[in-house]
Amino acid sequence: MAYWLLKTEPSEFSIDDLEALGSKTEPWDGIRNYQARNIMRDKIKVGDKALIYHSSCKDVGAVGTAEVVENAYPDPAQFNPKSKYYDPKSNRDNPRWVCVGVKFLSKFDNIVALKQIKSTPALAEMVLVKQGRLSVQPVTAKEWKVINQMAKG
DNA sequence: GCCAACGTTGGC
DNA sequence: GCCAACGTTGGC
Repeated sequence: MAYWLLKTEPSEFSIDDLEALGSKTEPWDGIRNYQARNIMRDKIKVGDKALIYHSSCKDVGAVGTAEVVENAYPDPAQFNPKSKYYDPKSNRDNPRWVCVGVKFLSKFDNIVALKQIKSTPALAEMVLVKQGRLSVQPVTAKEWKVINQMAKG
């Protein structure tokens, strides 16, 4: 069982939207970055857990957790010309992009802000701190524990 | 809205 | 295969 961090823009899809789905599966689609794609395709497995992270918004940080309930499969949005995630260079015989399915686990009592993460020595090695622009990234068991502890306030 | 970091594209 | 131009991400 492994841990991950999934970024989302709350104006597009927030932890509240995920919570509202209850135990329903949400396809984590629209990832259009090869590094992130490879992690989803090769590493993320059913039963893994993920921090949900709000980016590009007022309160940037980790806001809750989700569980992986579906392994990687072709992201349907890449084939839909109406979708903003449409990719004309992809095709069904050889799909370029994948997504995984997740479901809501928890919403944090307190958001663990990026600022706090950056000022916590135990979290200094997080990919989030070292490489800001990756939207799907690994989290160690230690980092997972520390952040969940901080979330309780 | 600005801009730094960095990934992708395309000419050669 | 190099690298400049360009586009996107994402914090501030």
